[in-house]
This record gives sequence, structure tokens and C-alpha cells, in this order.
Amino acid sequence: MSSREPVSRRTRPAKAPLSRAAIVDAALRVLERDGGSKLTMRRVAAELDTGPASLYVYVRNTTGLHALLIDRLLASLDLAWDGAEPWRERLHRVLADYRGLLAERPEIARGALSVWPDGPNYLDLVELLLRLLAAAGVDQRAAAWAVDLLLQHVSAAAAEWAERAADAGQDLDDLSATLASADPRRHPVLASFDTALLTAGDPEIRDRWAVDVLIDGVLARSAPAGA
Amino acid sequence: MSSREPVSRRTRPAKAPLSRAAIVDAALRVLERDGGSKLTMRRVAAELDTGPASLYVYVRNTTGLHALLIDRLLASLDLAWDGAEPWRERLHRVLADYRGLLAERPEIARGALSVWPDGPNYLDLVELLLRLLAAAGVDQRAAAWAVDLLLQHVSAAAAEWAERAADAGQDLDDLSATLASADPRRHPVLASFDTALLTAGDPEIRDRWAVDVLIDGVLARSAPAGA
DNA sequence: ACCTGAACACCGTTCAAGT
DNA sequence: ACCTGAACACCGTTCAAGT
Repeated sequence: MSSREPVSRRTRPAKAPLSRAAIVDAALRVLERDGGSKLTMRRVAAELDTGPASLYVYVRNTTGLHALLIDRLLASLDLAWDGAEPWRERLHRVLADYRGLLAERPEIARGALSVWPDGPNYLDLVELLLRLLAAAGVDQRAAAWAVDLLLQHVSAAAAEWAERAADAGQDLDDLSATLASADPRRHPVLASFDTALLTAGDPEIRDRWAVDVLIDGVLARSAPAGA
Repeated sequence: MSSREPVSRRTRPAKAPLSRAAIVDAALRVLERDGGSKLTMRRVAAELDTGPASLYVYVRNTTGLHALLIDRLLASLDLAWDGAEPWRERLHRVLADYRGLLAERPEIARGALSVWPDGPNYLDLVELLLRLLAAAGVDQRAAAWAVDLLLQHVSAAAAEWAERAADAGQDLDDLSATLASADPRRHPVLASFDTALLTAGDPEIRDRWAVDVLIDGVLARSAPAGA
């Protein structure tokens, strides 16, 4: 308080040097402030007070930016397991956590489908999944493929959730109308169905069911334990 | 040959009136000619010799255009089943056909994840899936949810296939490098894994395994037959 | 050597104004 | 009443030119 230091013209601290880490930081800020649909090369560059061209020195393309960001988001996940919690419960919990992370950011969830996230936190997640599957007695080949299947399911489910939430009721009404228009002669089974089953249901319960289906299926399709 | 009729100034036949059907036709032409990444409102409009604004009279937005197109693509699928072929084989076949359809068009596959396709062919597909699941002894609730799960898996798998194919080896090399960088102290299970299992494997075999996992899981999580 | 301004080639969607 | 030109507000990526 005793002295006034000269202030730079901008409140923002002196332009930090560019780096992969600085870009991911900026991307995270943009994501939290403006939402996933605004997570573009141009906006991240603007956040760093530069032009979009500068990012291409550190990131191959938009997909690369997403891969980096997904790994960064993964950092907030609890990935510990001491073996006390039963493996199936632990698996449900980590997948639900991951789904929650992605469901708030639909564009990122879509990215997670086509990108192998690149970074240390992703490895931590894969490690936990492999440990849980090993505890379940799943053989190596099935475990490796199951990791892919589980993560793919979570990403797809998150993208679907988020998309539906964004569209609110509109699209669901379209679907209900389509289903209701089923001609009993052309679609006898469908017409005999309780269409509420197809479009409704508590997503939490549905998703827990889906994960149990995946787990049971993997167990059924794994070589006998110890093989 | 005996007489020459006057030709309109453009080779293209006189501008047909706009309609939902005309738009889907044009979209299909654009898709086949320019590929999925060029399937935009503007290009479809150009194909119809009009401005993009005109499409909005018939289609809510780009997502709506995709929903229409997916249903149209579904028309080429063989959806017959006389009960002779075992239900599990028939299920594998129709899902593989659908996956093949989408894998050639990654952008469409991504669309299929967030859109409920809208139209008669989609209903035919759902009808077949429900018939097959009923033949498998799956109860109504499980069947309804299984349809969602199976179609979601196929769309996600197709999107993944296509994306990987487009990126060629580049991203796969990145992933291998990331996996190889696993520190045995931090990721002991991962480090002990044959990393080839995680990144490689014949996609056909992997996907057949995945579908079997889903089927077996659904059977395990379905109420006893007839319930 | 490293970085980036400016340009290129696009997008989806809206709305005021036309026929 | 129906349709659409033109505009608005953006995109990703490249590359020649700057420091």
C-alpha cells in the first residue's frame, strides 16, 4: 500500500509464453465460461491474445485440442481403489462419474468418441478399469476390449443425454409421433409395445442397467478365470 | 430424332418444387457425390438451385436433415426375417449391415448417435430388432432398452471405425506412444499388458465380440422368458 | 527461428423484403 | 401466402511475411 507500482496497460498479466499447457489452460477457461459449443481454435487463441494460427505450432488440429482437454477434465475424477469397495460397485461409480463429466459438455462427449484422449489422466483411468476387470476375473483380451467398449458406451450415452436435454421435449415428441404412427399390420410387434418403454424411463436406472449388461456380457464372453 | 425440341437454358430439368422428399433426394446426391463432410444446408440448397433459407421451410435444422437422411439410407437394408436363420445370426447380420452403411459416412454415423432417425425405414429396423429379441426370449422392458443399446453401439462403433480410418496411422501411433510411456510403478497393470490388445485386433472380430457381449448381457439382465 | 496477420474457403440461421 | 437474397456472426486451416 505504501507505493504504487506502475500497472501494465492491460489488467491481464503480461502475455505468457505459448505452450501446450498454456493452451489447455485457456481452453478450460473458455469451456467453463462460454460452454462447449464455443470451444473453438479462434476463441482459445483470443483467450491467449493471439491469432488462431499460433495454436497450430502446438496442436495438430481441433481434434488434438479436444484430446488434450479431455485428459485435463479427467484430472478431477476420483480414480482410487483400495479393494474394499466391491469391484462392480466401483466400476459403476467411476463410469457414472465419467459420464457426468461428459454429459455437462456434449461437444466434448462427442469428441471422446472419436479421439483417444492423450495424457496421463487417461492412463490412470484405463489402469483403474483394468484392475477392476482383473478383480472380476476377466482375461486379458476380454479386459482390453471391454475397456474400449465401456468407455465408448459412456461417451455415447453422455452425448445422447446431453443432446436430448438440449433439445428439450421437441424431438421426443417427434419420436413419439413416429412410434404412434406405426401401422399394426406393418409393425405388429412395435404396435403391441408399450411405447413409453422405448422413449422414457429414468436415465440413471437405464444407464445402470446398460452398464450391468456390459459387465455381465463381458463375464460371459471371457475365458475362464485364470486362463 | 425426327424433331428437335427446344431445350431449356439449363441442362438441369426445370426447377422442381421444393418438398421434404426433394430435399432428401438432393441431400443423398450431395452425400454420394461429395461425401459426408460436404453434406451441409448450403450445398443441399445449391443442389436445388436455391438459397439455404428455403430449406428451413421443410427442415428444422441440420440435425433434422440428418435424421431424414439416415432413414433414407436405411431403405437399402435387408430387413426381412422368415425365422429360418437363427435369431442371433440374423441379429449379427442386420447390425453388421447397418454398421457398414454408417461406417462409409462418418458424419452421418455421428448424427445417428444424437438423432432418433425419423421415418418408416427406421420403424422397420426397430420392428426387426424387437422380433429377434422376442425370439431370444427377452422381456419387453429389456428388449426396448436393448434396441437403444444395440443401435447406439453400432453408431458409435461406425463413427470410431470411420474416424480411425480417416486419420490413418497417425493417431494410432500417438496412442501407442502414450501407452508405451506408461510408468510401471504408476500403471502396473497397464504396463503388464500386451498393448497390441488395446490398439489392434481385426475390427470385424472385435465388433462381433462386442455384439455378442451385448446380447449375452441382455439375456442375463432380462426377466425369465414369458415373465 | 519462431510466430502470426491476413486471407481463403467455407459454415448455420435469421429476417426483411420480394413475388 | 410462400419463398429467398442478403446479411450476420461465426468457423478451421494455411502461408507469406514479419520480428
